[in-house]
Amino acid sequence: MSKQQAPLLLVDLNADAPCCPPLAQRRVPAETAAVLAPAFKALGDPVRLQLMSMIASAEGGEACVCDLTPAFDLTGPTISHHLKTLREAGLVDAERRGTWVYYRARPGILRQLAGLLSVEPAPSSQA
Amino acid sequence: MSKQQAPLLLVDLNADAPCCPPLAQRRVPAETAAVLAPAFKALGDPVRLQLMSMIASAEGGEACVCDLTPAFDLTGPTISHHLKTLREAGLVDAERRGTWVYYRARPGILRQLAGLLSVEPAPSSQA
DNA sequence: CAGCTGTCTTGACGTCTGTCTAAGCAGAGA
DNA sequence: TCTCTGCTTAGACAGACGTCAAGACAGCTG
Repeated sequence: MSKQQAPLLLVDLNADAPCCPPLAQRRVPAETAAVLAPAFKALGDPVRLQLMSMIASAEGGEACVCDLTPAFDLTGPTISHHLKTLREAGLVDAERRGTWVYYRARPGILRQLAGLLSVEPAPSSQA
Repeated sequence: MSKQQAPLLLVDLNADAPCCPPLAQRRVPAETAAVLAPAFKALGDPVRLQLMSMIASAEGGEACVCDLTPAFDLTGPTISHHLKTLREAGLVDAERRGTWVYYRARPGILRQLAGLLSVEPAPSSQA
């Protein structure tokens, strides 16, 4: 597969800045929904949600597949398939280093998703 | 019983308070993932993401099916099916009032999902 | 009561998803 | 070079999902 072309209509998944007002504040346009829904979909599986968490909370911000696989009662290819889904959703990045492959979370899109779901539009309260 | 040491095994989707530390802060347990993943899955469809936004951002906090349906190129039953999915995921509530049915967002679970995805929890470590 | 309107349920159908086994590719080490 | 380990890809299959058409149900209006 060649490198995917940026299919981003309104949302730049690579940006670190929040892109959209909260769900509850303004109606999400169809284009934005089409771009962000796959990310939610990718998190819509318990295995992938745990994988995402294990990667994002790992020491040094990255996790080796060799550490992820034994945490589940699933075969290696199945874990690899889920990681590919997370990768294609833009939620993680993969890098091969020697024999092992390391995955790293992309905080930008996580922030965007969280911002979209946030109910408190302007947390002006004291921190 | 206030929350003490075993908070994360079961998640109360009806609670208004945040339930879980962010994804990136602590590894999500399998039980929590099993409970929250369906909510993300429900948001993983562009139509449902827009429906959710239309309901949550509607005047008075509720939206009539008669207003939701014509916004899409889909048949009534299909919209109804998506609304049922959102309802079963705990994201919205439905209420029949006379001829029409009104849907209302549940901010509690939205807050929980947003909290789970939040990347900047509180940089000031407390312990 | 009869008729009409609005919404939900049922049943069906094609597609997508999650999982596996088997095979292929990339590095490290002897 | 050959071999071993780690990860991904390919192919297959059961089950779930998204969609629609048809019918059922609830409530309003004569």
